Amino acid sequence: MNELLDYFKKNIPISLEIENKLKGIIKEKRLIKGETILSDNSVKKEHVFVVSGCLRSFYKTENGKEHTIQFAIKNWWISDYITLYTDNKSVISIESLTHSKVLIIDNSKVEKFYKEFPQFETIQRKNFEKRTAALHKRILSLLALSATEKYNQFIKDYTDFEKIIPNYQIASYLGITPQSLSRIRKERIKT
Amino acid sequence: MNELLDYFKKNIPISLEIENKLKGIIKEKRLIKGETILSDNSVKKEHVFVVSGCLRSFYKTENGKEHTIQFAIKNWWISDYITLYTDNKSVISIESLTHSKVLIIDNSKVEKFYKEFPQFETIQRKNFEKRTAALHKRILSLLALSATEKYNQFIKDYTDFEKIIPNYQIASYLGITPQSLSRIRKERIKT
DNA sequence: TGCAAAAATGAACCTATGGTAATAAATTAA
DNA sequence: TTAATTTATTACCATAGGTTCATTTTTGCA
Repeated sequence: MNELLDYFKKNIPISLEIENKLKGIIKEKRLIKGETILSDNSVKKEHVFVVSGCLRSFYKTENGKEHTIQFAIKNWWISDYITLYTDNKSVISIESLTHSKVLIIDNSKVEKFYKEFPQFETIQRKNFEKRTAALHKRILSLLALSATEKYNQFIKDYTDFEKIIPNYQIASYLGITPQSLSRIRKERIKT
Repeated sequence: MNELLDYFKKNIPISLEIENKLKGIIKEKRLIKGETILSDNSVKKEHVFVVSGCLRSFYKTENGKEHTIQFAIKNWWISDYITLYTDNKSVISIESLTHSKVLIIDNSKVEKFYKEFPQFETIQRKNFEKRTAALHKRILSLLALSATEKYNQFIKDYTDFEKIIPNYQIASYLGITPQSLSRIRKERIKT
């Protein structure tokens, strides 16, 4: 809870009034490794803020293949953004890769909050700006880079938590098979 | 100009004051086919609104390969979102695929506008929501779909202007070669 | 209208990455 | 600590899609 307040306080002053209102709409949740919050076919429109630990969102195809959309650690937001922002039914799951603590906020509450305290809408708008740039970069990598190049970039961009994440999930984030990633890792060691 | 006003009026009432302020910050520009607005290495932080015609943004590698990030027609926004929202120097170009008319707004002016008229920040926030969902969908397609599946989806999603866009650019949007796309198109006709 | 340039297709060949399966290593649970 | 389970590696074959280069078709403009 305080982690999120600190997160906001980096941007704007938080009055006691706001603080209390925020506390009223936030659900705190502890997750064990492997636990799933939002899962496939749910229709919950929720924002998830990571206080500690590491989570990921992914899509699972009919034939069981997983495709990782996002990883998130401390102070990151993660959600099923397709369900959150469209009327599509959910195809995304979010699972915890470690013990972790998250804060969950219902989107309808968020909407009201924007109206009441427009300064939060500004924070959110700026977040969107950063994320939009990041998503465009991701698309560019997926379009333009080879498997090896994508992996190198991943290592560079995610140094912080690359070690926490199992390789098969990194592979699924890069759009390659675990076997392929293993091959690449072998080559890297050589040189 | 009026096209953009109409676009906004779908969401909020536009007073004469706002209308005039808007007119003050918008540059109108006509483009001929093949003309480039934002190009590689520019540092302009600009929003582009398409009034008529069709544009695309793309990244060109050192060895001359193009990777299309986005297409845009009437009433769409297009920009180099990486330059716009980070401090990275631009690697993206935006070119016009047809004769077209666009409105260009400097990002610094947009920022001021949000402050002065918060209702525009709300519009923008909602735009971001829709776009975020779309970008996530795009990433999912790139991760999970075969070349053929991506093409089928493209045809479905972009029926409106699929015909305007040359196949080699569609290929570069899907992350495949023109030859590959040609192969796929041949197969489609069969069945 | 006709010709140059651009785009699309086609065919032959190649390679990066996928699929499968078996083994080994590491992690978890009991 | 050991057994069970999950993850990573390896090897070998298969294939989707890339590469190259030639040909046809379309487009644009003089």
